[in-house]
Order: sequence, then structure tokens, then C-alpha cells
Amino acid sequence: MSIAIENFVKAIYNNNSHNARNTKPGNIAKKLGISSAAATDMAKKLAAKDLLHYEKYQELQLTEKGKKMAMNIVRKHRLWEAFLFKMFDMSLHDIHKEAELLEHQTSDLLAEKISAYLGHPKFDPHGDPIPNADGKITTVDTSVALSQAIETKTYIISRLTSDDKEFFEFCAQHKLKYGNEVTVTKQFKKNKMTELSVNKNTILLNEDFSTLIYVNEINQ
Amino acid sequence: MSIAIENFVKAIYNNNSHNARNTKPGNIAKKLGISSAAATDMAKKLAAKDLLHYEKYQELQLTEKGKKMAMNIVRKHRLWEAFLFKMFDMSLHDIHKEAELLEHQTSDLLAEKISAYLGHPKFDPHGDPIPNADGKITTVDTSVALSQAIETKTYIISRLTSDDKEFFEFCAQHKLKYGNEVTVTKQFKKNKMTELSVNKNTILLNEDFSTLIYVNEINQ
DNA sequence: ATTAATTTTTAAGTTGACTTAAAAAAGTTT
DNA sequence: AAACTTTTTTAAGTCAACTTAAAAATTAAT
Repeated sequence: MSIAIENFVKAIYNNNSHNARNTKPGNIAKKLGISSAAATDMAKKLAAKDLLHYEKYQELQLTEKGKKMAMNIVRKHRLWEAFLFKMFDMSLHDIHKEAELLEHQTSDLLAEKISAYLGHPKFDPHGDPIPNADGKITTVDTSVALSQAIETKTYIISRLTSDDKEFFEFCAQHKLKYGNEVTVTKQFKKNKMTELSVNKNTILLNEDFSTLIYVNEINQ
Repeated sequence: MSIAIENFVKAIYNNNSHNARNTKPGNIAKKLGISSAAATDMAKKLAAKDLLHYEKYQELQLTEKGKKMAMNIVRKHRLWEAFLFKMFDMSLHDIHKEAELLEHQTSDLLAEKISAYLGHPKFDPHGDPIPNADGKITTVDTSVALSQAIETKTYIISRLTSDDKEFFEFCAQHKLKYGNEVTVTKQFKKNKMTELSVNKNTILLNEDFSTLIYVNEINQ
């Protein structure tokens, strides 16, 4: 399976994994930086390979086979993140970029060696759970993307699933970091904006960012 | 630059680095497992990119730019070999295969981190020299491929630049390993065969194998 | 030095992963 | 519910990296 296919399947998995809004070709295309047309083509191709279910104009859904493939790639990505984080003094952003490349060129054998070396960790440095060799996540994850959070509720940030520098800089500037409290004041469904209050400041996030920040409800 | 280009340039470098016999497209194609036609096409393309000199029916020669690129890839390959060898209990054959993939997805930054972690090693586990970050090899290498060795002379094996399992198995079977003595009894120029004596046994190698075994003359 | 064998090149075609532009369907607004 | 906007799909085309088969050139052999 090619790198393009692996990235496509992974993008769907990442999008679906936290009940995100939209898993149609156009949205996946946006995440991958390709045209919608290319994504539609790819979706048809992967349906023929039994990696996902495709019906015109409907949401894309991974098959069991597709999920397994996605988990395998996600596992390698997160193992590399954890490994590079432990071994070298590099920024999380740089580590993410390296893992994004290395994940596609890593045998199951090497992944297992890395996992063993790290003592089979359950989470990567972002707080994302690492699937085991069977593609199963054994930890319970109750976090949701901010885009899915409920108005008036208060949450704690559990992770930032960053893709780019801009996002990181924005988070740093607005005190959006692991462990901090945020209260969702408004969800604008039409414009897909999320308004929140952090440290008495009000922040407005568009969907690009609100789907990258995961939070847990405060139990009181 | 694509992986295909990187592998092509690397194959020429590896072929040229020890005054091997033939650097025409057909031979490079053979090493890469592609057709001669594809190799000719690629050679023309890379000539246009100023990575090599191409003239019909002549040997391919890397330009300075091409050499620099090759050294960068070779550096990453050998650093990965050294790193994986140190970190994990894996066979040299498996390590080689991983390095073959990882080398193309490794930033200069990560390569430097790996190098520093290892204390900037000069050689990989096969005995191959590791170029520095500027693409220079600072150690002196007097070894030659067995295909280039001189009749009646006795040598010590300095490294096996293996690509495949078959080769490894052959070497193990015939006591061709690092540090062992071999005497070249005959070079058959026409058939490109090399005859040697190891431990009083006579071995006949074809060009596929004799170009993968590097030896140093015994100074007496 | 011809002939024969081998290798390289050219030519034409395939496949995967894209693109842009237009057509079709879906979703939204009033 | 009609009109407008947005999204998805279709259609046609590009580009890189291959392939096979035939033609051209080189190399080797008698």
C-alpha cells in the first residue's frame, strides 16, 4: 500500500476517532492538501480494496480492514513520537514532522522493538493513546474535540493534535495547553465556530483549530 | 527529490565508489530491479537536473551536485545502521532493510541528532565509513571490491555490502566474513568471475557477489 | 573484419496520484 | 418551495516512474 493510501486512511481515522463533523471527501482532501476530486477518486479506489465504504455524497467509513490499517500507522506514528521525544532534544513540532514521514517506512518488527525499548508505553508525548500491536487501544479515552464540546461546560485540555506551526503559536499565545481549563461559551453551528473562555479571556476558534484540541469534562 | 531519484543516485555512487566495472544504465537498472529502459530515461532526467553527466552509450558520472546528494543519503543510511545496531537486537540484514527505507525520510536535523547521540561515529556496523554532515569522508579507505582485486595477492575482508539474504547465506557458508583472509587465485575477465582460496577451499564468485565484498591488501 | 551476441536506446503504452473545469447533487436561506 | 450557495462528482488531462518490444549501437568472437 502506498504512502498516499496510508495517509488517506489515517486522515479518515483521525477525523472519525473523535466524532468529528465531516468525513466526506472534501474535508479529507483539505486535511491532506489535495483536491476534492482527487479525494473522491481515492475513496472509490479504496472502496474497491475493501478499506472503506463509499456511497456517493455520503460520509466515508472505514471497514474493519481499513481501521486495522489506520491503527497500524497511528501506532507507528505515536511510537516514533514517544521514541524521538525520549532520545533527542527536539521540539514537539519537529518530532511530529519526522514521525509523519517515518511512520510509513517502519516494519512491524521495528515498531515492536521501539515499543519494547520504551516499556510498551500507552501514550505518546501529546497524550494520544498508542494502539498495541493488534491495533487495539486498551486505555479509555473520554476526550472530545472542542468542536464537539457542549455549551456552558468547563473542560480540561487533554491534548493538541497539531499539524502545523501556526496552530502551535496560536495555542501558546492564548494559553491553550495541556492541563489548562477552558469553558465553552458558545457553539456557532452555522459558521462552525467555537467560542471559549480561558483565563477570563474570550477566544473564538474556527473549525480548523477546534477539531485539533481535545478536552475532558470536569467531573464535579 | 523523489525516492526513485535518491535510490538511482545512491546506486551510481555505490557502484563508482570502489572503481567497479560498469556504471552504465543497464547495470544500475539491475541493482535497482528496474528495466534498462527505465534507467536510461532516469539518466536523461537527472542529467537535466545537473545531477549526473550522460552521454549515449557512455558510463554515467555523478556531478558534484549528484555526489553531494549521494553522500547525504549514504550518511543517513549508515547512521541509521549504526543507531539501530546500538539500540536494538536485530540482525544486520534486518537493520539494513530498515535503513534502506528510513534513509529517505530523515531530515538533516534528525541525522545530526542521531550522529551526536552516537558520538559522531566514523563507521557503521558493516565497516562502511559514515560521511560527515558536509558529505565528506574523513577516514582513509584503501579497500577494493574483490572484483578489482589482483591475482595471487592475499587480502583481509573489510566488509560485506550486502543487499540480500542469499548473499549473506553464501558468505556464511563459505567463511567469507569480516577479518578473514582470502587469496585471489584467478580473475576471469571474460566471464567476470573471481576465483579465490579461503581456508584451503576454492571458491568461484560471479560479478554479482564479487562487487559486494571489500578487502584490504595485507601489508608485509 | 565480418558476424554474432550483448547492451543501450527509442518508441509506445500503463499505472497511480494528482490537477482544473464543468456538471450534478445537496444543503441553506429567505 | 424556489433560489442561491456550497460541495461532490465527473470528465479530461498531466506527470513521474515504470513496462515491453523493436531498432540502433557497442562489444566480443571467430
